[in-house]
Amino acid sequence: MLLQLDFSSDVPIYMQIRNQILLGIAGGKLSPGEKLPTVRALADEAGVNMMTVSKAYQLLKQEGYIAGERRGGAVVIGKSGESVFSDKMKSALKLIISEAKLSGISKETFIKQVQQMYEEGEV
Amino acid sequence: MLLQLDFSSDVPIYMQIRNQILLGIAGGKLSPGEKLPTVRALADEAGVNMMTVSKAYQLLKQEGYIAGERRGGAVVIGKSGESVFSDKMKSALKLIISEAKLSGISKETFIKQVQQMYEEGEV
DNA sequence: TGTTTGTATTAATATATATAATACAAAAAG
DNA sequence: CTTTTTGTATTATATATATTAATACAAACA
Repeated sequence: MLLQLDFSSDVPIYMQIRNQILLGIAGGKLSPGEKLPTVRALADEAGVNMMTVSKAYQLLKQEGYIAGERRGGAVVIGKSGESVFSDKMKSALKLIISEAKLSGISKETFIKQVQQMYEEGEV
Repeated sequence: MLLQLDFSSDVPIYMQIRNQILLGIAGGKLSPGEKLPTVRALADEAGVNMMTVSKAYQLLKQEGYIAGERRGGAVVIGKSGESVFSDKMKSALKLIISEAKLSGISKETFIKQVQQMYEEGEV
């Protein structure tokens, strides 16, 4: 699990870790059942505090993307949801679409990009 | 311009204002050439500080969505970009798509949602 | 002239983020 | 059983951001 952290970003480090693990799962780089590093190991590797990684793991557990084990890191779960758009997802998507529209990106171009990204990283 | 602010949200107020104006423009509720309220008027209406609205306006100006006038609020601009996906847009889109995939939302369902949102609010 | 406007500054406060040090119960390893 | 590892919690500290408040000021308008 290689993390690329940007310490000058406005996105908190724990959120960057959470996002990259989520992307790793969705992209197939992290498979269901696979064990994640311990918080201490990942913290050392990334050069951040133990609690920062712990916070990311707790968030991922709360969201259902990984399962906590009392020992030995955490385990990746496959699909978690019920095939439903959450309000959070809808509002985030709506915002991106609005920005795209105002950037002059056509519906067709936008959908092509979505298709490509969705298919990317399939096993 | 009716603003719906959530003061308990983790999204800063100035960003909520920025987002809602952006959504208003993309959705056709705010037309190019239309004048936005003065920072003081909008601040009073929303119950926030003058500088918070000013910060939102400055951000929107910097992004090219509105144009500043030395007096009398600001003016809505139409399309601003060059029909190109920014890196920021791409990473945000990729994150949403990943979340959708892990929620069990199919590519077809996702694209239908995108289409609907893109067409929504057309004049 | 007098008022309105966007912006700037300063100060104060609150919250969030991250680190550091320490602690502790649970689980694994020996 | 003893030791070590692990995830989590606590406390303290430092830093950054967000928001409000009060004030100021030049530019534009009436």
